[in-house]
Amino acid sequence: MISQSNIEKTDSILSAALRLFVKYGFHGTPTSRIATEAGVSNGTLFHYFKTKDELIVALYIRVKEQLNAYLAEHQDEKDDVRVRFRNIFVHSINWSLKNREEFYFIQQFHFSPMLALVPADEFERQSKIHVGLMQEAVKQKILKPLPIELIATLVSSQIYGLHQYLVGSDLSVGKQQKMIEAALELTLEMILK
Amino acid sequence: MISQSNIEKTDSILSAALRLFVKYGFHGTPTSRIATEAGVSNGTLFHYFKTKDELIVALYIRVKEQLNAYLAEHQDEKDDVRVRFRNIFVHSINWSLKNREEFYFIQQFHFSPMLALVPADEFERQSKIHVGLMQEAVKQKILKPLPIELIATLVSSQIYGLHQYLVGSDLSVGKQQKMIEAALELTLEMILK
DNA sequence: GTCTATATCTCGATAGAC
DNA sequence: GTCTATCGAGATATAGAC
Repeated sequence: MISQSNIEKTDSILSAALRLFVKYGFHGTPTSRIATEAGVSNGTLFHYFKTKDELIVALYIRVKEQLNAYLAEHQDEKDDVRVRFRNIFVHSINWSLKNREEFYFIQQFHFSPMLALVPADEFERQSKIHVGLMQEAVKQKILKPLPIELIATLVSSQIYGLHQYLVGSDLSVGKQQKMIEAALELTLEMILK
Repeated sequence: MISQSNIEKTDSILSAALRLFVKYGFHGTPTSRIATEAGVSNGTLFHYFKTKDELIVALYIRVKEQLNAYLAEHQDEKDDVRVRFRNIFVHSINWSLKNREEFYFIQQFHFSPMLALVPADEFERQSKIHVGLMQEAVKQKILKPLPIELIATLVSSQIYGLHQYLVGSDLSVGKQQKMIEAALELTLEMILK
């Protein structure tokens, strides 16, 4: 039995799709090509995903779940808020560097009409880790007096920006860690009283 | 003579394309629809743009030129570097709010395979204003000791993040200006010694 | 569940009259 | 330069045998 299980099949379809979408865009990637590279037939692909759009959205949800699972692993609610903040920041960047295609795909998806196809409650589910931390920080009154949505958005942007810089410049692992620490300090100074 | 001149025609083609791309994506927008909404025939569209890709890239270059022209208007090299920095930041945000489709399109384009089709020297042309300011800031040694590429990227990210927040929340013009000022201060603190 | 074969459609791009 | 008409390619999605 070399043949794949069902889960493995949807997995290899989504993995192939991810690789191709990042390289050629949603448009430039025919479902037939996804099927071929996943090692299944065209008909099988449409057995697991009713439409191409459904496949794209499912991929987005899966990628976000992977990111959130990674962050949850490195998050302990018993830690000090500053430590928890640091962990989210640093591990978000680490994940983004270890999973560049996935991270690119998230942004590609965000700036596409596909975003409107995601069920509303999915976004809530995804942001639990961040919301929890923000609420705790508000409770402890350690944030500057600004809307928390603004603070959250600016922190996200810092992560995107830092990621972009690190991918563009080709630093050694050591220098990279120094830069991450430096950017983290800037970010903390920016949002903390 | 109600008929349009050539320039007006490429203009209305690009304007229609912008509106449609933002709404339906590059994929979801047929050239036929662009032509119809621009008030020209399909054949005419392909007279002015050899391919659809060429049209998309031309639109990107035009939009970036509009942004840069706007920033150049509000930039005076005789001003103090901090003032110039402030002007770029504030007017970038102002432009992004007055030209939301254009600003969205820039980001949509950046996260698409189309980015690779832009001639390399085009990016240099586009970044002259920012590079000039950064060089002056380096010369005057007012920046924190970090790679200037990192600083530039983080500042851009702040602008994207602030834009996203302002578009999402529905503030009065007055509150909006307060937020812009606040974010500018955070950004300055972040990068200046 | 998986495959092959194919229906159906739409799109980008061209040809050629005016 | 602009239009109408259309070609040919390639896309999504389905049908039906196994």
